[in-house]
Amino acid sequence: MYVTIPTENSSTFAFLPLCGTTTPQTIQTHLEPGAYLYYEGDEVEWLYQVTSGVVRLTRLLSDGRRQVIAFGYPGDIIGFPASGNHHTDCEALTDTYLQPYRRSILEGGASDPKLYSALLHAALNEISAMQDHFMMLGRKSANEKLASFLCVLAARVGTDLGASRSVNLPMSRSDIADFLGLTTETVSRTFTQLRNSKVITIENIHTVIIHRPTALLALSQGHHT
Amino acid sequence: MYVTIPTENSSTFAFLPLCGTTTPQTIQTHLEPGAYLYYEGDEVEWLYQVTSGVVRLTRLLSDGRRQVIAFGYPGDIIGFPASGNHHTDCEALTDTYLQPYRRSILEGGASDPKLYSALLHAALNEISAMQDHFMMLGRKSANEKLASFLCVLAARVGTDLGASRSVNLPMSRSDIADFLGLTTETVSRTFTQLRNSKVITIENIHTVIIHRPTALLALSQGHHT
DNA sequence: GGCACCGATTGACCCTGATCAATCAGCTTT
DNA sequence: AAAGCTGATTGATCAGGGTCAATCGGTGCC
Repeated sequence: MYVTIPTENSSTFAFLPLCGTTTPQTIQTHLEPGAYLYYEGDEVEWLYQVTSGVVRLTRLLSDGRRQVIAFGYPGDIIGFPASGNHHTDCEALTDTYLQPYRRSILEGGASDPKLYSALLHAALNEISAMQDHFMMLGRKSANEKLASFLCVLAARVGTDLGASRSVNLPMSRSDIADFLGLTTETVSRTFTQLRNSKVITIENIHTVIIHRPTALLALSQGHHT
Repeated sequence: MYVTIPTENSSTFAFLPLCGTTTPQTIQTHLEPGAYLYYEGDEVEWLYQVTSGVVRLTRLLSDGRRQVIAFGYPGDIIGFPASGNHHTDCEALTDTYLQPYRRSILEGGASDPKLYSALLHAALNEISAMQDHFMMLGRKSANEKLASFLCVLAARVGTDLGASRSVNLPMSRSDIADFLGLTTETVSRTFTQLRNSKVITIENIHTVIIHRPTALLALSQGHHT
């Protein structure tokens, strides 16, 4: 499942490896930070489940405008094809391992039904996550967007520190901006606001400590102050 | 497939009834304009394929902000569940007929594999369409958004008038606004701009004539004038 | 036919976030 | 350690689109 605004089922999809008993065991793919797994338009030969690391899925407009569609965390399935070609670029943000699956497993129901069912459910979860993301892109303010983003990441991959919570951000500010439909400047300013209001501390550029999770959640839903 | 920005495969998914040979034939559901098929949170018992008419899928924020997730046209599958509950409201915009399918067909691979495969592909197409929509919500200007919207509708359900093309808009201005992440006022002003630049004529509130389809397509991609 | 109602349009003004530009800070490199 | 590079932050200004408000116009009702 992808990073999106909080829903009650955010945490219910723990990392569930797809590998069924009948799946042909393919060796894992390894990507170093900055390496591309595929580009938009490439023919889809494989689907991948992220085993470890984080990838970024992006689309480009001809004039260079960019939209980050999703960040792929362990457990996420990436590379779902609609027409037979990839419709995003995929780049690794960290050292990443992925389990490949042949695209053909989508074609025939003849193959492993368990795997097939798992894929369908992965697709359905992705649709649900994307619907949340719509609301964020279309209807939320910069503050709400960033607060939502941090809330989801905290729930998904945050580290409990007792009262507070630590979140690692492997992506750049401009990745965050392009995910939320903002500019890097606005993302930066919004981080500063959150820091000034003591909701978060920015430990370093890739680590944020959430001191007041409930306040952040309130902000993500538009409750001011 | 849902209404989104133009892609080369927009028109390749003609109305393909899912009904496989082994599908239990259920009687079609009929909805009058304004009638709701389900609400967000309702338990999913059925999926539906739109046979005729148009429906609107919406999500609400607690403070009343609304996002139209999609408009469902004939051939579209609606009601995909992620957790077992609907995550949108669904309202008919016109007289609508839908073919219901039991939700359980998603559960067991035991049932009709053809139907199952069709559903997976419907889900994949929806993901693809939603990714286009992301770019629109996150990165496009009001002009580009409305132009994109009209282009897609024209391609999907437009009527050829020789040089120009007629598009029916069963939804209200505020539905369009909530789909594009704008306000009704901005949608209205943008329609007026398009009219003033002779790209379209507004025949009546629910009918737009596209006089210069290539100009509209150019606008949808950010090419000004 | 006249009136009321509600969505659409238009206008005036404002604000959020974009743009342009200048540091700043954490690195690598030498 | 100094220099240089790159991405992040901060500042100043601007504009696209939101907000608030008035008017228009089509539809239905009396």
